[in-house]
Amino acid sequence: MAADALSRVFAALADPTRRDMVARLTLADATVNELAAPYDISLQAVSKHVRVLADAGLVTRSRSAQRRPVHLEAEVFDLMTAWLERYRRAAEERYRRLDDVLASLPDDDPTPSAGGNRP
Amino acid sequence: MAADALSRVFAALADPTRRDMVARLTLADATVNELAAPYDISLQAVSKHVRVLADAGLVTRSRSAQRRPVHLEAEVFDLMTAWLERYRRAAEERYRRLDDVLASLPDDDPTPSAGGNRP
DNA sequence: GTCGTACTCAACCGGTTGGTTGAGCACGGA
DNA sequence: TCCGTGCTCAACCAACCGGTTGAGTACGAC
Repeated sequence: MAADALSRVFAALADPTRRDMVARLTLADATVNELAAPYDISLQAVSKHVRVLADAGLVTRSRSAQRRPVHLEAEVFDLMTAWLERYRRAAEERYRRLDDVLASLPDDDPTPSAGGNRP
Repeated sequence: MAADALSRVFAALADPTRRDMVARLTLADATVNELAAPYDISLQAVSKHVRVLADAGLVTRSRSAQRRPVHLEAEVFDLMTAWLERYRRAAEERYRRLDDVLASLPDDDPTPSAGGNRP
């Protein structure tokens, strides 16, 4: 099971509907009803999606009257950014090291598909 | 279904075993056998994990003799970073803007949801 | 050829997920 | 006090996921 925090966050964002919700929540807090409006699924399904986001720490709930507005939490993004940045940098460094190796070789590299061109 | 690229990437990284594989692949390419070594699961299961990573575009395969080394691709990290950074920044900006709003708002009713839009 | 190594494909299994419907709770307003 | 609105809980279902085992393929070595 995806017990750890990072797994829950990644899993939560693996669903396009939930990513769309997150995108809209960056603009303003919203109720479950408001969140549900654009989608062709039941309110209960939306409620479940919100719960997944909340369990991942991506959003928090409050209560004002009958409404329970959903609020996006920015902090969890930092967690992901930290993980991503760490390995992205490592991967790129390794890639750069490969350039060194290739540069020291006599032949050239006529395959643009594999590498892309990283200046 | 999670057909789009971003969903596949997030889903692939939602598994701690696969994240660990990615972490180790930042150090060096590895074969399926090498990748499988630390884990207490079958080789076939590891092979499946590698396939998920490959389908997400996180790794590529090649063939040298019987070996099919797995190579980490850095480009997909850029895709995630772009998504993340976009919404992280938006969320933080909104947080900052909240101060402004609270300072300037007297009173307001911006959500007439009960009255009009219930299809 | 035959063998060993390094995988992959296929079928299966239990648990999780995304969706449904129906019932029920919490709260404010008439 | 009852009603309507907003939301959640519970049960169910089909599909998917991570794992297994067993068989099969690709390739180099002998």
